[in-house]
Amino acid sequence: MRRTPTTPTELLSRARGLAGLTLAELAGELSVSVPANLRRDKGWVGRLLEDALGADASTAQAPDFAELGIELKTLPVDATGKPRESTFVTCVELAHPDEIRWETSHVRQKLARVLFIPVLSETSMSPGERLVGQPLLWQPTPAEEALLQADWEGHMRTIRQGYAHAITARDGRVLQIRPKGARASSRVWGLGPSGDLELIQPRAYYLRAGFTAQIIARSFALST
DNA sequence: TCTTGATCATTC
DNA sequence: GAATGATCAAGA
Repeated sequence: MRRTPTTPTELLSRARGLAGLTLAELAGELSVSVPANLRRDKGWVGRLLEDALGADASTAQAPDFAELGIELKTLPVDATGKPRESTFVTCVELAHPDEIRWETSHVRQKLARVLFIPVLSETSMSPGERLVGQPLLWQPTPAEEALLQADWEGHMRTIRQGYAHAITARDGRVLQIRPKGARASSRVWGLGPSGDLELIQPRAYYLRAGFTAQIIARSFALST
């Protein structure tokens, strides 16, 4: 673990210094072994970059860089720079939806400031061959936040009515909700239609790949 | 080909 | 069990 950056500028500067490295090179510097594939190490890339940048020890309900209020997200992209996957945001709080407002929601907090690090990750590339890209320190524009809030409010409306189990990944223009658990049979307490708590499948918020693609594209437009 | 729903490892 | 980090893999 490297020393934690004390300013956003230092963090960004350090992240820029990693651009162009292969993950194998980065892992070598950190004395971390490289898995042959990510099937059993799905969080390996994210943890590697956290380690390289000196993210705080994983503490619940706090950004990766707690003092800076910055969340770190790696973003697998193809050769054209488009995200290959959606981006995990946070778990959905299903039990007491009436007590949650957008202004203080976990989603808004998590996405307040995000350091996106694209990683060139064609499926044909082994984990070690993948390349760290130029980082992007993002804060939602008013328009982006409006999109996020609108989706979030829609999801919350459904959840408050006790129909969280009926939400599918097709709901939400930029912010979707998908199952998230150890297995499909995982269950957590959530509000049911009767107003009582019942056991339902745990879920999480994800940013659609199209949304993160726009974020990347906008930063590219600004930097050229 | 793209997305959705499912799954994996680790920590506390 | 819940939250962290995500990608896999089957079906549309």
